[in-house]
Amino acid sequence: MAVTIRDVAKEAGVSVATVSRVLNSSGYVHEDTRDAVMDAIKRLNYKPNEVARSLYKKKSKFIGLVLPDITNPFFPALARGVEDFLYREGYHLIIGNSDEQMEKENEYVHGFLQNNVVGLIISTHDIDFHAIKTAKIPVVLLDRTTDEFPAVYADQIQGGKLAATKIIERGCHEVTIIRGPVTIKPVYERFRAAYDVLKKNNKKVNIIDAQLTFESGQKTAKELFEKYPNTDAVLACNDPVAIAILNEAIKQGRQIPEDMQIIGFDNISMSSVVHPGLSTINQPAYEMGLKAAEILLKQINQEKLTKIHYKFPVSFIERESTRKEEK
Amino acid sequence: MAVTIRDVAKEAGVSVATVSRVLNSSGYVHEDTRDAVMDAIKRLNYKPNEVARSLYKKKSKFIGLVLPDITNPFFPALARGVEDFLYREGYHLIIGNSDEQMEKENEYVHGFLQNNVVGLIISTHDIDFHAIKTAKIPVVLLDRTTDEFPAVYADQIQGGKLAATKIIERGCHEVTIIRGPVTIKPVYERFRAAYDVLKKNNKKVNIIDAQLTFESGQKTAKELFEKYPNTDAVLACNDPVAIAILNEAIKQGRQIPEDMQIIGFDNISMSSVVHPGLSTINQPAYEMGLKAAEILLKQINQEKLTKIHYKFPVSFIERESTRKEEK
DNA sequence: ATGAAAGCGCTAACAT
DNA sequence: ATGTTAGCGCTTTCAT
Repeated sequence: MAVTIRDVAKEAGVSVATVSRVLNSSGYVHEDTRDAVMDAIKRLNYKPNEVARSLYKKKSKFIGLVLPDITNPFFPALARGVEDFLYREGYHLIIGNSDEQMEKENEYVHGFLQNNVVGLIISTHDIDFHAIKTAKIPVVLLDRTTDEFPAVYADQIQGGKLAATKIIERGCHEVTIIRGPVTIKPVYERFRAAYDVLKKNNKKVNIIDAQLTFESGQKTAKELFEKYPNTDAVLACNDPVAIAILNEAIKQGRQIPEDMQIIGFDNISMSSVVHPGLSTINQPAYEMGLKAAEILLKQINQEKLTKIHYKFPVSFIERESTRKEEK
Repeated sequence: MAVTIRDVAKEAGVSVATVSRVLNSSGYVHEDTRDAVMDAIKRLNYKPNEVARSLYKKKSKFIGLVLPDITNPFFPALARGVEDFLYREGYHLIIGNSDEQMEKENEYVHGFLQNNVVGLIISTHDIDFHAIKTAKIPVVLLDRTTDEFPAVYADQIQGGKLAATKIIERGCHEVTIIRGPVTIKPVYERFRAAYDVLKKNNKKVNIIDAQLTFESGQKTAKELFEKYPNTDAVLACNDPVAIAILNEAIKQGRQIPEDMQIIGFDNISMSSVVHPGLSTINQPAYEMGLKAAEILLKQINQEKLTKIHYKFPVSFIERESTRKEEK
């Protein structure tokens, strides 16, 4: 139905090989015939079938991205960075939401592989790395790390330390950490780093577990005020949770930051816009996405990577949920 | 490199046709040989090459989704709905962010088409409908409408009316509408419907233009308080903008909802969690995504659609940014 | 500089 | 019930 390379060949009065040559600017082709072919392509509005190309070359223009949940505001920023870079280079992004479930993660990876994706960006763990290795396709881990693969991530340890340090500087006696799932490595790391700093400074610290969603934050907030009513500082595992707690605190009539300070993690765009503004640790998500795409394409194009791990610094963004004047 | 159907055939001591038959459960194949083939497949860990399949059948397992910006919290919910449905049916989602730019929209559509996507879900306008029609591939519009294609969308007119009606019921004298880009149809419709109701009720109404982002909302808020300081009710084009305004109002010391009421649009999950909670018009984004995927697959499977347009009702979600007690 | 033809991995006639 | 083979649309030797 669609117009194929044969049609173009016929229209231009040449062979398909010649058309292919001009398409790929490979081999020799006379200027005149080249022009004739181009003309025919224009006239027929021909677009090469990427599937046929992919089959022959065993290389597609698809990149697979598997992430936990696009609904968590941290990830759209990441994904957007990836997508923007890919778009410029003519690649397409296939997305899979794994919900951190190993089974889904692997199904996505296998599905992507079957479709000749040329590269994988992975923002989730428990991946079937064996399958990836045997497929020998470039991979970059995003927001996660392993020694075995190139990775782009933000410095979680620095982030955790920063949060703890800042909250200590601003004064606190009893801090409650809302810890995310310990199975998620970056989330665990930021927790651990913060916890250690707090302990080293002889602070009383409580731990409450939560998921990474607003909804979980809301539930957790109730638990927080019941179990640890004397908390005067909270370090949340991410911004959605922090915002939920902020909200609940105000509902309960607490003054923020006077009665209680809060620091989040991620710096999603919402955080600047809630009231009071949320102090948080900024992760440069968009830039990380960009970089991940960049080094993935480098690998795809056989370029050597200057390094394997790209650790982005994080920074403390101070808004109204902490006391600016240091104590 | 990878194991192909030939390898399986050899391993099982049959022809490739037989293997293909068991793979597709088409044609006759003896139970015993069937088992032998299955065994071989297991042993070799064979996975069919979807690209080759796609080339022959001219059908892939890919669905293209083009949306304005995954970074706008309304769209991840939509995308997640689409993806969840697709995943269950073994399809994969390719995503493109168009930023409402016609050029990007079309590049995506063409790119997707070249890769044999079997269906398209489109949440943006200015699409090259001609290309889609000649490609003869199923399409569903999501959050947008045209008579020519199946569409899944929420009732914007009802939404606009609802917002206006509720704000009137709750009492107001001068309402300012933050109107989104008039080029985006659903956004324009909700504006228009609200405006008409307000006018019919002889309210004084001001209009300010904004984009659909938090950042734009923040700028707009400043304009709002300068130009229309007597505003006692605002209807925002979407929740991010509404939240930005809420925030700015509080910063300026206004009591919400006493001094000023605000109603948003979308009901993104953040809206329940800011303080005061944002009253808004709920669009069932996730369900809409699910439905769009469902009717797309129906078309792909040659099933007849019982109807072309799936209009979802919206609802008013009342939180603290409006005065509950009717006046 | 150009063409003929093989082949990428698969499916679907068509034979047997 | 199973095998042989053509062909999906393209790229790439290998001839010429």
